[in-house]
Amino acid sequence: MYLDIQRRIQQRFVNVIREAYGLEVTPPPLNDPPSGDLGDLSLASCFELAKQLRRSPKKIAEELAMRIPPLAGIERVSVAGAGYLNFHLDRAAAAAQLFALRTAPPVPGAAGSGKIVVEHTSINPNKAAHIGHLRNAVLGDTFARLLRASGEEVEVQNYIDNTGVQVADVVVGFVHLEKKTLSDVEKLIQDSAVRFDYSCWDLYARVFQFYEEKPEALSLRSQALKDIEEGHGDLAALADLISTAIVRLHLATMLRINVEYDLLVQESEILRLDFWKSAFELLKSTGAIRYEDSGKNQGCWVMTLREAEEGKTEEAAGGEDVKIIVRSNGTVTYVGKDIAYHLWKFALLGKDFGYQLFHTYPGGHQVWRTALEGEPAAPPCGRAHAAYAVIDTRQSYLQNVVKAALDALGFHEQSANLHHFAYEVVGLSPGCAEELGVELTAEDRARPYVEVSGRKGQGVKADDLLDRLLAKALEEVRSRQITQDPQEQETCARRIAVGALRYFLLKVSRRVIIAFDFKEALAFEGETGPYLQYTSVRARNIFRKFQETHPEFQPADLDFDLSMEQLRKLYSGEDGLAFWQLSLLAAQLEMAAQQAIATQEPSIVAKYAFRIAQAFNNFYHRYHILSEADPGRQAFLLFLVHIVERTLAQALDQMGIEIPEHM
RNA sequence: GGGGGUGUAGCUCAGCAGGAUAGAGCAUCGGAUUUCUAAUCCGACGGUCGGGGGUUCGAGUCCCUCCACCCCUGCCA
Repeated sequence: MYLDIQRRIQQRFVNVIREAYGLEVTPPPLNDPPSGDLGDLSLASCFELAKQLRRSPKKIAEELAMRIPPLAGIERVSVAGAGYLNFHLDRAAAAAQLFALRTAPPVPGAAGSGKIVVEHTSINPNKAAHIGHLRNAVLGDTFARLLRASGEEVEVQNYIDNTGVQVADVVVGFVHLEKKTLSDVEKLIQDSAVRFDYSCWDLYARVFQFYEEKPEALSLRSQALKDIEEGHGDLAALADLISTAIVRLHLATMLRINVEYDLLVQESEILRLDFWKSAFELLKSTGAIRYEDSGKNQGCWVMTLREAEEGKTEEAAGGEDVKIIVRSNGTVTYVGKDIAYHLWKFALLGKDFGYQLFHTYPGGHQVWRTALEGEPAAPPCGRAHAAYAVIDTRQSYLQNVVKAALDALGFHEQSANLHHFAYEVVGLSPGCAEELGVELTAEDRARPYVEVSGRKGQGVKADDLLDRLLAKALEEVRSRQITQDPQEQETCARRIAVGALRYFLLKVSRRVIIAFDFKEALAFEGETGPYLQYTSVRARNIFRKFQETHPEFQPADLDFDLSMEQLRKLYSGEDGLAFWQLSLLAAQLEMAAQQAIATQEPSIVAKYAFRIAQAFNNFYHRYHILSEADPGRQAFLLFLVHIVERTLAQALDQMGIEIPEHM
């Protein structure tokens, strides 16, 4: 609705400029006027036009203010300042439209532009997840939700590197340090007294210590890796056992924060179904990669990155940007496998996986996993029109290699539709690191954050953080005596804990490094998830209370109680501007969501949700609704609450944050 | 060396394709509720938008340059 009005204004402006002055202009950006009484949308284009037309901006603005109307949804156009053109919306009409929009449930799958694959999480299946993984999952999940809310068809994939070195390391640990057999490990996995992913976390650190003390042990790793890649023998069986168990635990951890997946793509199938082989043939036959028969990369297949179109002088010749795709020993690098994976994502490989049902979530949603042989009931996977890969920014170089490979193969459209959703890492504040027992130098202590090493077993485990959040939320819930029912306390605390965490990770731009700190992450006041949830609960409480005296009342029916005349009267009365500004803000959800998608920046929706919650809380204090004596005005206030409550609920849903019954 | 990112209030961060008086949260201080629950609201304090040039009617935003910090630039992933 708001977006439609914006487009109409832009279109009309372009047309009027053409008719009046014979000039062709591009659709101008619309701004927010500095204060609400000046108007709702603003154009500064007259300053620009002043030069070409050799007339004062104010004169032009005044002329345009006459020429532009009538325009659907716009009540009037005014001129302010030295030549700003301000548009005043028809408040009553816009509000009625918004009410209808917010009341009707959104329609899924309406965009119809083709499937979008969002790949996120993609944790090495060899140990427990940490906070950095939570950031990845929350960003990816929120982005997928945003796309779905805007009508896109989305498939969420989680790439499982079950044949990589990290799994091999843990295999080495179990075999050579723990002296455990396959069935020992199996028992360990079954044992509910131990947390398997936590013991792998510690074991992984011990393996690195082992390598340091005995560098010759690195041959054990290569041997394990080779066996795992080839997929036969005890080590391969052990790797499969471990990685599958860890994946199940990762899925359980992510489910705690409302993250689910559609498909797990395993590297083992990329290898065993010869996806790489096909991709290799394709790369060779098109000349995208070449064989080096001399030089430092002798015996390797490499790809040259030509990022600079032209103008690159000879001075840069020494450092030609070359990436090795196949090593001199014939094995393929990670990027090579990623190229194969992405060719499959866009259905460019001429091959497909088999799929087997891996898990059914409590809500009934299914997650499938790639397999050598599939089940007939499997859904169609892949075949993406566009793909987003949520991967931390340190891998930007490698992601560019994948994109460049698609280009080199001539798949320019797919390359353009492949997006590296890059986000910054999560470090620890120096205080937090020391709290966890990490030794710091004086230099470290002066830094805004420190990066800790997973190889040393350092870091904050996802489940530990969640447990702490949950404990604190439970304490708060109990102390406030919201409910006596332990089950309900638990549910409420869980929603608050998850809300706090997800909002904490979403509110900042993906481009900033988060210096993790327990105090900030555990905050429930100010700009936090619980603040937003509390705001929703407050709005709902008004309806709940109102229904005690009006059992028939349904918020969705409010538009029957209010005529356009009443709306007009209330929006132009004494408090009209305050009411209108709240309504206008509520109308901007779609704009915020669209912007978040376009810029791959979910924080835009988070910030938006906070703004509207703040505006509502202010409104809540200024206007007491249940004690309002005038029934017409009361109905109107309830109408406003409904609009805001629905808007906030949708925004929270897009962020994967649930609203507690009581707070 | 090359590529990328960041630099805005004491701290953590917004600032949307340049636009009207630089904004939040936290922290500090001071207020508000016999009311739809104070996980709230209002106010105060606090800023040479890293430095310097330039483009423009107008620059935190665009260009150039310098400075600081971080990441990448592996036959690891």
